[in-house]
Amino acid sequence: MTETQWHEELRAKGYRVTPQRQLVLEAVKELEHATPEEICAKVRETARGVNISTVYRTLELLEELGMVTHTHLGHGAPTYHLAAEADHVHLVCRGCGEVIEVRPQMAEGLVKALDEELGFVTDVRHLTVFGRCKNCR
Amino acid sequence: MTETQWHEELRAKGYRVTPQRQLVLEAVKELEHATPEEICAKVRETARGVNISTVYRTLELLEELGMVTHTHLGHGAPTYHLAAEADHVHLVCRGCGEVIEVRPQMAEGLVKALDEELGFVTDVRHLTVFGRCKNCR
DNA sequence: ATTCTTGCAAACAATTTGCAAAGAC
DNA sequence: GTCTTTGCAAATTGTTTGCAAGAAT
Repeated sequence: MTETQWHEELRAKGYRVTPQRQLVLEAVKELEHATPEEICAKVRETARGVNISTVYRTLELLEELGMVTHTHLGHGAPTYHLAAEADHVHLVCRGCGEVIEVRPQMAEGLVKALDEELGFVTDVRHLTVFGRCKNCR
Repeated sequence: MTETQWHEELRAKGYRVTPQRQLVLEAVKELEHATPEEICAKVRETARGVNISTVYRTLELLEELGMVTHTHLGHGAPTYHLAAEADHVHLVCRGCGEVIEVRPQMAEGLVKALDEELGFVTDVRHLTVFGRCKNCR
């Protein structure tokens, strides 16, 4: 999606294009897997301050527009990333905390089995697998 | 694990057997997938009050002893259940919120692939799959 | 000019911590 | 009697909300 495209999508839905919204989207783009707090910090370091509640409201909006998604990578705050780059399954290592991204096809069997046996449609892009990585097993 | 077995395990590690600890474990046993808050409420309805911070501390202890585990079934508080009964994968429907338990073998392919390709050992019992159930798809 | 958006402070929810009193051993 | 555990209140962390001032259209 181009710069102009989403500006128009915003306007089309009666939303406005504001510096804050652009900055938050930029930060999500650059950081990958960032928490609201981290996004807020990032925006603050580059430009004029953006309030944390604006970050939350903006992320909610961007998610509604389908531009970003979030995942729960553990206990604390959720992490956000661009929807366009979200096509992967997350592995979280309980040992070192590392987050690994793997292609969604890894879960093909699971997805198929759940669909066939239960009619359950899996949202693979939101899947987080906990365990231990090669170095920590 | 029998009543006496875990009493001795507690003592062996220098911990004490208290009514609160027994009550919390009882509640986890009965409730299944309960949040700390729900466990606290359950204990309060049957017996003398137990403070919420004691519930947190006890759950931490029981988890350390390997008697209970927790899962994140969504945004809010985590849910706890007996480790002995935790041998299943959780499905959470985004439509109706229902939580379905399925046998861990459903994820066999994923687990095997992650192990063989990355040396990643999956904790299947902590796996939660988000999506839409038969009725909400 | 109108209507949406922001910042701020306060409310809220989930969890943790310090410490004195109570309880287990 | 000693050392752990509890209760309580206060501190922390993550998130939401009300509302007046400010900005986009």
